[in-house]
Amino acid sequence: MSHTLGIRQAQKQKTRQALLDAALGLLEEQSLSSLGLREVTRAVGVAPTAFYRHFRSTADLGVALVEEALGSLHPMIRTTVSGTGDPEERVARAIELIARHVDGYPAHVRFIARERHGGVQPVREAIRDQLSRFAREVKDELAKDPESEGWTEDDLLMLAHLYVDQMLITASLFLEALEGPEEGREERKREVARVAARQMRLIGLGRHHWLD
Amino acid sequence: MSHTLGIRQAQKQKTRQALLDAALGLLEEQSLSSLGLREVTRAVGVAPTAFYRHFRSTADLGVALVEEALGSLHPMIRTTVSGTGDPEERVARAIELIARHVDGYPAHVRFIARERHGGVQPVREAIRDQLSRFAREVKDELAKDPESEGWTEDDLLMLAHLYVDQMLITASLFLEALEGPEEGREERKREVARVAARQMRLIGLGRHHWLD
DNA sequence: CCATGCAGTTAACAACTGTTCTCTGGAATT
DNA sequence: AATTCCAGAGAACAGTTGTTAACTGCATGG
Repeated sequence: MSHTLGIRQAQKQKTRQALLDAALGLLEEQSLSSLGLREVTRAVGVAPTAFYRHFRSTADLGVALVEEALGSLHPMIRTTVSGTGDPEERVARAIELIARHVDGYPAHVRFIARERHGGVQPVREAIRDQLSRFAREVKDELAKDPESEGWTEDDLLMLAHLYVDQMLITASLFLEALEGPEEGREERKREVARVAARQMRLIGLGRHHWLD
Repeated sequence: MSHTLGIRQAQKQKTRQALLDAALGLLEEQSLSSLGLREVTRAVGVAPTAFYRHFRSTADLGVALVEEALGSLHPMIRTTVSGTGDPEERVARAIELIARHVDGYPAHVRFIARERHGGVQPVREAIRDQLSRFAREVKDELAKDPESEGWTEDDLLMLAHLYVDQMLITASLFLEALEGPEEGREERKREVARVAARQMRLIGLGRHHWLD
């Protein structure tokens, strides 16, 4: 179904991706609101004016980065929440998945955590929308669970938001563990996983007794 | 005990405070990493070089803002967690307190939420330290509760962190509710309070059944 | 009362920013 | 084969930035 792009469009997308990659790199030590367009083009090796062929502004680029960072994550979320096995094992599996994602895409995770409450409104909104989508998807998945019998839609959604926020906090903690020196990094990661697992377990307990 | 400052020191502190206030205002629509020193001095009405008499850099000013925003909050935290009454009422009281704080100091709350994962390392660290202090204080307060009998220190601390993070999320949501148009603002705030209360209640349930 | 200290000023610097306009070379279309 | 299109280059713009140096005037301490 995918129509092969012409040489022209292919080259354009390549530069566009290079701009996104360079920006993501530069954003490891600053916020989007201080990211300059010239800074990005310099890092890529193109003229400043080339930027305008792809984005209206750095805020616009930021919105594109949100799509890149979160857009492809929806299938993963679904499979994380659902799945079989005893609760303890499911929690461990979910946290392991988060840890792997942070390991694989640390810059994306950092970007989302940073700009979720950052200084650029359109980007904040884009992230909020994506996270709301996540919450709704988690809710739908929770609804299938036999444990959710008797739950209102409203209560399921509030639990889903709790889970999503908790995932983000955990991801951010894994990132911090990654940031320090190599020495003891694995241990720091294990400690984060340990605490996160117990928090998830406690939330799971609250869920179990919700209808009492 | 407080020694009356000389005219000189008093005037200095006054400009210093003016710089902090102006910065906090400017930070409502951008992040600290893009805040310029000239921008701040211009807003206050002093020469750019005057800035250096008070702060080494905008990052340094940011650290001072963390102290201002969170330093005076410790007594409040303690009384929020402790206190008597049935659980339902305590939850409602805690959320009411958060709502009031956000109403009274929206710029401070925004600053903390924004810079907690922001682009300026020393500021992130300062916030992390303060929040860790909060968590330890909450833990100490939880330890006094009869419900905490049989809990390990470790488990109490993980619960405390859960509470602190939850408070921050709730505060940030109240802030969002405040940001839109006047129309329906009260309703948005009530909705935030409603969801937050149920999440706190669920966590409280998990806490109650932790030792099962 | 006089000398010192120091908060804030003034002026100047090189470097940087976003944005506009004009141009070019090669892919795409006819 | 001739024409159109368009991603990217180049140069120039006015305005901004952080930092330095030398200054001024006034509160302070001897």
